[in-house]
Amino acid sequence: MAAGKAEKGREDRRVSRAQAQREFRRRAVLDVARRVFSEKGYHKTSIDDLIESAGIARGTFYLYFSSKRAIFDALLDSLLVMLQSTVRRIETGPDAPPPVDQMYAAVDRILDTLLENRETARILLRDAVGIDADFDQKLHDFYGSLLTMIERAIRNGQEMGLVRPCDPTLSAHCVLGSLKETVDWTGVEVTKIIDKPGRKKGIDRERLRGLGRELITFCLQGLFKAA
Amino acid sequence: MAAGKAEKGREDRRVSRAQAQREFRRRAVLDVARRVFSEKGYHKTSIDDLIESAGIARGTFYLYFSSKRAIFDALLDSLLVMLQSTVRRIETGPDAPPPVDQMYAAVDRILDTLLENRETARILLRDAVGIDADFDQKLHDFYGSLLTMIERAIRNGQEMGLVRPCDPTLSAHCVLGSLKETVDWTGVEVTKIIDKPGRKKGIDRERLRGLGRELITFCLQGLFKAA
Amino acid sequence: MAAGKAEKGREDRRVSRAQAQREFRRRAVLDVARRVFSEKGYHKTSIDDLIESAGIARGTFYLYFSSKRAIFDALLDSLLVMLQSTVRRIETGPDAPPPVDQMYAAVDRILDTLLENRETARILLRDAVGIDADFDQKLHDFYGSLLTMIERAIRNGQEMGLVRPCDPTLSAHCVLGSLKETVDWTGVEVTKIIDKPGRKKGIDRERLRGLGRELITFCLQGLFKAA
Amino acid sequence: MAAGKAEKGREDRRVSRAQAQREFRRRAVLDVARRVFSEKGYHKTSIDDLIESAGIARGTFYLYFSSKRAIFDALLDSLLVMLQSTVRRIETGPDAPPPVDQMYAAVDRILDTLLENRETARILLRDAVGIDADFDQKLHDFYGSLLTMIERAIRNGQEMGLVRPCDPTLSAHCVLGSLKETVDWTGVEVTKIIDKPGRKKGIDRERLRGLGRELITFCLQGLFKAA
DNA sequence: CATGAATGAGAATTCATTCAT
DNA sequence: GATGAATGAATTCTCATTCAT
Repeated sequence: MAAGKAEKGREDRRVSRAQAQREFRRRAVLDVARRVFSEKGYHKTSIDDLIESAGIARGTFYLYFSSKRAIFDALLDSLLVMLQSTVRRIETGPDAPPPVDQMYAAVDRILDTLLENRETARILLRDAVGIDADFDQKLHDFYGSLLTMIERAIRNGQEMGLVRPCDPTLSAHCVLGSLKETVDWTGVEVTKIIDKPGRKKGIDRERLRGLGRELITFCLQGLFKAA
Repeated sequence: MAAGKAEKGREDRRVSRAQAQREFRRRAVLDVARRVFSEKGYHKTSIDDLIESAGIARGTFYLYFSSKRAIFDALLDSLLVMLQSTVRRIETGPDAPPPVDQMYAAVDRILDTLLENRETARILLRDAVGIDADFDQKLHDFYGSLLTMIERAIRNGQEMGLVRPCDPTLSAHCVLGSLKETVDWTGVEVTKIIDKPGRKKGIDRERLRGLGRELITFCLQGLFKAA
Repeated sequence: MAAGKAEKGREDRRVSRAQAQREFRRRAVLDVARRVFSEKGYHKTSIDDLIESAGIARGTFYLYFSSKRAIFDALLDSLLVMLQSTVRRIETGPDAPPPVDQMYAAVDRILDTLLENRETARILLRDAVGIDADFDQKLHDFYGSLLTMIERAIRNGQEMGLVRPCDPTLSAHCVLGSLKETVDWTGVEVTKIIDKPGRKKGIDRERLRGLGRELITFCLQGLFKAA
Repeated sequence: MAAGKAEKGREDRRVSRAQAQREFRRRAVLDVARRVFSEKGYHKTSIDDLIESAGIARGTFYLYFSSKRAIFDALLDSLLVMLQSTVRRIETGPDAPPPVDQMYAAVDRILDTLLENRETARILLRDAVGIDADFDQKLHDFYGSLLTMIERAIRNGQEMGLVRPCDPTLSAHCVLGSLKETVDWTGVEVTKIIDKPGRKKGIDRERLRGLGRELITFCLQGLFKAA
């Protein structure tokens, strides 16, 4: 009541430390959930699995997440948001960098993001469909926006005479499919290679850059007019 | 016990008619399950949904299939077998038709098969992962054999100087990804267009052929050396 | 398919026997639930208690009732309906029997009904409030209709010069309260007396009639003008 | 340890201030609990509801009350004690005031007490049954003592020739029932009327006196010999 | 063969209470 | 004293599978 500045400050610090603590715990649970979900899949993962792996009590879980669905959501949302922002950064202005360079950069960024979030990406690709109607819609929207973006780029390219005549929608799907499959593959297979003890979860960016180049080349040479 | 030939024959006929009857029922249930699974997804489909749609009793279901998992298996196995055989028919012999022609033909056949089994294909693409370890292995093997095949074709093409230098594994994944995404898209989006009353589930082969050409072109022009 | 009349008939019989069986089981569960609820109260009764007492499996319970709330509902609804119809039978027509006689008869019927359903009545009086908003509303409506009826009777009596000047609403509450308390008392205390082995759940109608007379006399002599 | 008189005194003062503080807090929580319980009912009220409304921490609650059950107990106990003392004050001595006058006064006091504790009374009437065996016993005892008292009064009245021949036990239940129902009704319905902003929780004693008179008249004219 | 009532292991979620800070 | 994060027993409900008729 009669608290002076000092008291207020101390209280604030206490509160913010508690908040930090809370965020820390929440993240710890999220990290565990990410691992477990990516290993067992959403449906075969029970709350029991989660709390056992996290070493917390049943009730504690619900202190941080309102439901199994909610933690799954939290997991994927963060990735989707990251990807959206990654993708959005493609500029279409007049004095923007050459589109091709931007594509390379964009794919690099996307692959970086996905590879840095390999487990979540795997969950996204393998488990996210069929959770429930809301989530399906969210995914549909996400992929839809991606496809729209790619398709628009293709149409632009066609207008600029850079891209050969083709069905832009189908081609966009091919690009997306190539990307998805590459990610799934790298996320699973590459992981086996690069996640070795000693390597400390570091990602082989060298190799990744190479794969990115290849992926883009695969797509572009199908879209570009033959020289 | 004391059955004469005639009796035996009659019994055989009875047995075989019973067998045919059994097969007929089984198929009917499979057909229903295919539809329901493709509409609701594996996890959201209950045995109740299945038997209600099929108009059979709970116990009857288990006369034909040993479990929910088993009918799902049966559904996808038939498609996988079909696809395997479709794909296998690519000849690599000395006096086989030109490889490019074969590719076109193969993709045509694959797309035909997949589109004729749109519902199952959709299940395969959306629900098949995460059922259980055995199934995951089966899928892994299936896609693995597909990838191996594509990769081998790419390597062959490289040796023959038809395919530009590239990472054959990654490229194979791109091809597979393009194929998957195209099928998923056509399975969902195109279905809305072509499954109209009056059209009676006929498939628009014309359009399909076009999409197949586009898909192949997308892939090939990424693989071929620029002319 | 090619079933003749006989077959049809047999099937019908089978179906109706199954239905009867089902109804029989359902009733058995209801009977058990009535007993358990009346002994332990709604909140302290778990589904576990119910199924253990009924000697059925957890799933079986949900075959007959969709929820704990639902079986409680079923229990009380039947009583409420019974009471409503019992009460409704009071005629107010021109050449109906004298109102006083009808009152006696009505109270007799109500007490009979309640005493024959002692356990349910006890549940109604002790547990029904606070289950949920819907149920509270249902109870409120039920008692409301009862009160309205009593109040109307009082007003009529006043107009006919039979009932002394008084606040009809408060008086109606007193009548209802007297009735409730009597039922609660008889339901609990009397039960101890009359439910003895050997007596076979028979109800001491003699005593009951006496209590009914007393109750009515209590109320009426408070409402009648002093002679 | 080595505390002198002065120190002791100061400490005492400190202690007693702390005690007062404690009592103050405790009362504040009780007040909140009374309101919440009366609004939502015992079972639908969670500790969360209580501490949130009281603006205290979870642990703090348990510093003042050992359990949810305990605070409920405390709430009702105070009312029960109040009522007991209110009722007890009926004198049966030789030169006591005329019994009828005492009844009027007693009912007035009871109604005053109950109406002044409308919320608690409502809890008593609606939620108190079915909490647990101990509490049921306590209630049973309370109402039992009330009934005994009423019954004794009736018997006295009969001996004095004031009360008509009747079953004293049943009649006592009717009196109690009338009282309960009146209180429940006034607690709910009247509250809507008299708890208006501006009136500041004042109770319409005028109207209340009227209801008391009516209630007594209802009961007495049923008990008195017809004039 | 066909049936569908019965089963019970499991799943998610709640909430009164405790205890380290 | 005060706090609120942590706890875990208890509870309701689901649903794939079995089995007597």
